[in-house]
Order: sequence, then C-alpha cells, then structure tokens
Amino acid sequence: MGRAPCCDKANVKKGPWSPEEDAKLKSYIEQHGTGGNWIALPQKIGLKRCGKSCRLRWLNYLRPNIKHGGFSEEEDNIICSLYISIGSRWSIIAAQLPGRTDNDIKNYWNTRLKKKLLGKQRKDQQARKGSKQKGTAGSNSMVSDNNNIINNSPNPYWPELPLLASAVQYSNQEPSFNDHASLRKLLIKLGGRFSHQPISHDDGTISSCDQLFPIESISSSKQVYEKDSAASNIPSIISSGPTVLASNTTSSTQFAPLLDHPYNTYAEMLQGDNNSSSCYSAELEEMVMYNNPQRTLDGLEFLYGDEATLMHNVDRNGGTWGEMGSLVYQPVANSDYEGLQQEIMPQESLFNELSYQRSH
DNA sequence: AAGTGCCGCAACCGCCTCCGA
DNA sequence: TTCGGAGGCGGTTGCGGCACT
Repeated sequence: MGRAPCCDKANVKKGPWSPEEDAKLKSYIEQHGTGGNWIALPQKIGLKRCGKSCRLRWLNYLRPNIKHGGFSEEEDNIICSLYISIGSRWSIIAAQLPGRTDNDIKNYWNTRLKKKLLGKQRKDQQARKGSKQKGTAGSNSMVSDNNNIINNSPNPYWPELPLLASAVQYSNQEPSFNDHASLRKLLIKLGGRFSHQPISHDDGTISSCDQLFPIESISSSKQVYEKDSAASNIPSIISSGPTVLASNTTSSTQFAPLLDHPYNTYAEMLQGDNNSSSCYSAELEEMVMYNNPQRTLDGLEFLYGDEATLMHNVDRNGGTWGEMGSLVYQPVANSDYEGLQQEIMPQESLFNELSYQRSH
C-alpha cells in the first residue's frame, strides 16, 4: 500500500512550464500569496499542475531576486565549506547565498564544483605518491601542502578558515558565516537543541569543550548510535561533521559519538586492535555511515583517501592518519598543535584547490 | 551537414518532517 | 497519542543544446 499521491496524476500536466503558466502563477501569488496551501493553489488559478510543481516553479524561478548561473569565487568557497561541514543540505547552503536556490546550488555542485575539485585532488594525490616514492621523509603530505596557511595564521590553534575570513559580505541580506559566532548562532537556530558540554576523560579529567552537541546525543549517545537507522534522527548538521563549528578556544574538542567508543580518541582507535589493515577502512566506513547515514560526501570520496594511501599513512605514521578521517569525523581530543593542524588540513586543501582552479 | 556523445539544467519523484485535528 | 495531509527536501531523471567527429 503506497502513499497517496499529492494530486491527481492523470489530470496534471508535467514537463516544462509555458510562459502563460508562469504568468498565471506569478500574478496570482503576487496578488494573493500562496494562501498557505500549495495543493489547492493550482485549482484556484486554473492550472493543471501539481501543487508541488507550482511551489517548485515559484521558489526556483518566479519569485523575485532569483539569480541564475555566474557563481562567484566567494560563493564557490561558501558552497564547498558548507558542503564539507554539513553535507548535501542544499536548502541550508542556499540560505547563506542570497538569490540562490537549493536546486541551483545542487546542480552547480553536481555538474561543476565536484568535478573541479575531484580533478585537482587526483592530480595532487598522484603528485604526493610520486613525492613519497622519492622518500621525502617524515612529514605528512597534507600538512606540507598547506603549511603556509597554517603557519601564517594568527591563531595557531584555530587558524582562520579562508572561507570564513573572506566570506562575501552581503549587505541587507541574510547573515553570512563571517565568523564562528554567527555560524554557531545559525546552527543553533537550525538544529535547535545544542549544548556546550564538558568532556569526561577516562583518566578522570574533565576538559571544557566548546563544541556544540545535539542534546539528545549527549544524554544518550550510546543508544542513539546503536540504532543504525535511528542515527538519522541526530541532527545531521552536527553528525555530518561541522569542523567549522569548533571554537577558537584552546580546549580539547571531541565528537559526541566518540564518547562511547571503546577508544578515547580516534587516533587511539586506529592504533588499537591493529590486527588487520582492513579493520581500519571498515571502521572508517561504518563511522561515516553513522555520522552521515544518508548523506556521505558524495563525490568527495577522495577526502577519505584511497585505501592504498590510507594504509600507507597508517604504516608510516603509526596510525595517526587523522587527516583522512577528520573531514568525515569530528576532531578527536587534541592537545597538540600538530594534531589540530592535521585535522583542518583537508579543508584548507580544498580552498587551495579552488584558488588553484581559479588561477589556472 | 548529419550523427553522436556529453553536459547542464529544469523538473519530477518519493521520503521525511511537521503540524493540526 | 495517533493519524493524515501538506510542506520541505535531496536524489534522480530526461530533455535540449552544444561540441566534436
């Protein structure tokens, strides 16, 4: 027994909208508004269209101040940053780009931005592999790629993200993510119930944590994360990896799911139970699904790294390949600057790529 | 000039959430 | 508390235009 259709499919026109239909819909809404009922609207104005179709047409094309195409560099940056932070929440991303619709941004991402980044990333990976073979000792490749940005940052513990620093300022428009505070406010607004939580460590110490957590996942994170399908109930704005959410405090940050993980930190998890290499990728994948069951970073698989690269990093660095996981997972407890550097690295890398693409 | 393949975009589909009865 | 309708959203599809052969 399927869901009842929202309209009579047989008597509804599909396909592209004609100028006449557009005009009818536009003039009616401009005069009377939607009346709070999209389903009834097409009958009122004599359109043989589904109410949902009318809504979509209005929101994406007919309403005033809609922009199409011509995405700016700032917009690219915002889209990428938010995609990394919250995944494919196009409506939320669109809300930060005045005049843009979620559909537009989604299309732009799928057809252009993703490919752009992917192409460059593959180049970089090949270059890295090449340089590793040459035996460039010790350093983490991602860190070395981005040392300049990090080292030039005024705050070594929380380097200003390029996006946040350069986010376009829209006057008289919706707030942009021009600072961490406003971003946090937005997330609170969107996600509702978040809390600042102290972190209890296994050694009995408690550290302040300025990360925002969904309250329900704090109080019962174990139960929540044991329910695979129910994991989607976790506000995914948090669960999908808001790296940019972390404040500029020097306190540790920790991701709620890890509180109940048998390992204290993600790095520890990687180091422990080192009995087979496959367990890393399996756990990685599982946690990706936990964090973002339906919204993995589609098209950004490169952010996880290919398995060869992954294993290579595990071997070389004794399991501290947090730079791979950090895009997908939350920052684990970090007390050292270098660790934090590694966590934010991939995001920096993306911005570098954007800049690179722009300049080539 | 015709055929073919690719790409981008508009629109649809179906699931999920919200809200009121 | 439950249920059903409507809105909202993200994923997917299909068509039209363009480039290439």
